[in-house]
Amino acid sequence: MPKIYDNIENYLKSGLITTLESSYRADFCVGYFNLRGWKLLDEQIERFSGEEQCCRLLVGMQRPEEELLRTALARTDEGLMDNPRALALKKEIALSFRQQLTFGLPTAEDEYSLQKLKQQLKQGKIKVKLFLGYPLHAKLYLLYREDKLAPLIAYVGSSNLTMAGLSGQGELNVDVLEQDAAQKLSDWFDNRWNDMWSLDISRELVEILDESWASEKLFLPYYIYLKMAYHLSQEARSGISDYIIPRELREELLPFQANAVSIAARHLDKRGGVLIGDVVGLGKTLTATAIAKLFEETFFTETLIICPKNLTEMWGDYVHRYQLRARVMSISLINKDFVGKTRRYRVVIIDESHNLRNRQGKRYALVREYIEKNESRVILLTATPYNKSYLDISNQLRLFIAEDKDIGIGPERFIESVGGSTEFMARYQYSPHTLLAFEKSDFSEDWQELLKTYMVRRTRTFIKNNYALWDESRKQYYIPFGDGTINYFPERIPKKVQYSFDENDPGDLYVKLYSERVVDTINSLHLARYGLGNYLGPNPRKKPSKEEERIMANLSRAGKRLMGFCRTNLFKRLESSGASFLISLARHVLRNYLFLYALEKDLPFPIGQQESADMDEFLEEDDNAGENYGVAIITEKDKYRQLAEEHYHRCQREKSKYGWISSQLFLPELVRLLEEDVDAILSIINLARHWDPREDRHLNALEKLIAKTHRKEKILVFTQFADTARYLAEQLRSRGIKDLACVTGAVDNPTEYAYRFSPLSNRAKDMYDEI
DNA sequence: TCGGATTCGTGCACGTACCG
DNA sequence: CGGTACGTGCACGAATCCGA
Repeated sequence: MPKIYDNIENYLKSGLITTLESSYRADFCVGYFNLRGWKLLDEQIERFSGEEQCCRLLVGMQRPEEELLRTALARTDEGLMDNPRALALKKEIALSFRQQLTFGLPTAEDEYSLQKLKQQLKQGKIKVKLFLGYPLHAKLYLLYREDKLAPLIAYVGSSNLTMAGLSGQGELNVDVLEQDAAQKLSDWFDNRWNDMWSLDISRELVEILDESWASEKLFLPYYIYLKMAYHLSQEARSGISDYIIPRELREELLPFQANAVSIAARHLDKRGGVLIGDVVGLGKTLTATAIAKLFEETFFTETLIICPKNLTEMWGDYVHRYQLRARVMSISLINKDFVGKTRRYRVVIIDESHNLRNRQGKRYALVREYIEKNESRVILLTATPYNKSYLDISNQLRLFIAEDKDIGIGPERFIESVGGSTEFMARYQYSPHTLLAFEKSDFSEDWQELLKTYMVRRTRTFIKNNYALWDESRKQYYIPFGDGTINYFPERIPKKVQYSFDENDPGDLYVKLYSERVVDTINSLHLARYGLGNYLGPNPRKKPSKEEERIMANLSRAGKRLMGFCRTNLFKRLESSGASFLISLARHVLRNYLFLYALEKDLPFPIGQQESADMDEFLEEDDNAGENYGVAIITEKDKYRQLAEEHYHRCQREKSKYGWISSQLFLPELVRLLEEDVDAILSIINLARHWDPREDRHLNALEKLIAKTHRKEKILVFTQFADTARYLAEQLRSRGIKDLACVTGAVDNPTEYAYRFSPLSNRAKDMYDEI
């Protein structure tokens, strides 16, 4: 009784494998074969010893080549088929086998199987012939065994030598155990195998496999480079094809922005987060909006946008304009209730994410907790992924990646430097493929590698080189916008403003301040107030209270460093502007007198930062206010003393702001040091006592730049200090430059000024008429 | 228990922002 | 508007952790 193999109850695959186990050779006649099918049986064939004891594979017709064969055969009918032609045809058809064999994705396993097939062809364990006589659709499997009773077993039916044929449904085969019948089938096979138009293509197949990617041959480095480039760019390419830009934004986005959206969307989808690090002005906001919108449409997500206070309005506009389902939240509103009270948003955009680079920060902890709890995907936006250390990067990434999560890459350069990954594991006890591992590395290469995996960053130069067009007449690059307008790439030309500086000119205010004497004086300041721990008396006249003991402990912990801090700050102010520098000096004197006053009267010291704003109230009480000289610095000690007394009482009124510690606990030496500092600082102030802004060369050079050189242009002036900004604004205004605004932290709505400055690009054209 | 590595916590000046 | 809180600048000793 023959057994039916329909791949439902009995799999032809299993039947063949079982029988092959006891066989020493086999003959297959099929219409089609591929690698997947071959792979099912290749282990059994591997056992054959080769030569006569092999697998003879007669391929009747491959479907894709049907047409080719037909025309070839037609020629035979016309008597045109001859040996050279048949050989050429053979080669041609053999080539088509490559596609047939390698159909599907090239996995490492496939590659191995192909190599094995090649080996078997070379060793003669399998011989392949192509039957060109006529279209042959037969499917026959003949297995020769050592068995006495049934040395020959045949399977006849519909199954090709493919995965589907051997194990897929829809086939029908029977085994033929009856030896007489089996022998007839064997003769039938031999007839065709030895037909004159049965051409051996084993050798050609080996050649083809040699040329394919499954080859063991060595390749030119260039090919390997190309292959790597292909694989490395896989993400970018599939990003571009897989994620569809939302309709509302398709028109708005420039090509390079759309590109960023696709790539970033892929990162966001596959890795749970992405860092968009485009430099300023490339439209991070729009890009992020598009990604959020894309996710909204694809995954029905809602978005939480966390941004600095001054950007909430802008984000609000974007949300409204593109109808994003999103909530905008100022980062400073994140407090302890945030995690519990905020509902679940599956996408979180963090604008200016470098604000959350400090893991110690409370907001950092809360945002991270929220993201973890809600499994939100995170879009980080920042033009400066790191400020002071590489750790800034990993801290931001840690918002959505657990520190010990395997991220698939490691700090290779660092691992190498410690002597390999085994050594690394031994030393640090965690996987080298984690953020923790990266945090150990100081090599920039490692961090670049990490950033490549999570960041989309394009510089202006990159955009210019890859997306911009060249305007020959203007000699300038431009980008065509969707609405047909053309935007030229602004040229950025760093220039230095030269202004005369004569170190012998007694009239130049900066000559005095930039002198070695000033630097030396500042460097030799005792700054005793900033290292109070050093001046605690060993045998205090009175026993310190519990609270005082705590303060004392803290004071001794803060060492000399603070003094260095203080010094650096003074130099920074001096660099910014002489005016700011002088103001800082005056504050210093006042603070010193505050302590001197306390020592004199045996009153406790206020420990903690002194409000500079409070002090300025006193300092600005000067009579020159009405005139345009701006800065009037007090130089009389008595005046300071008097102000310090008032300030002390103010501190007393705001008692809770400070820690209070008895001045009796300190060495008398402190008085001398504070007074010496006062003298030194006053000597500097006296140098520039008559700070006449008209003589300020910095300011004069700036005025020239604004009023003459760039008279018709819009100008932004940046400074680190509010004092400098106020000084400049005041002075420039007094010199007749009317269209100007001073924006500092004290200003209510900085965005409004930004709109005023650049109404067009902010679509605020109608809001303000003029600067 | 030792010692090397790592983390913590602190001081003040300046700036920003929210809450009631 | 006053009160409050946070973050940045940073280096060093103390505390803690970890393995031998």
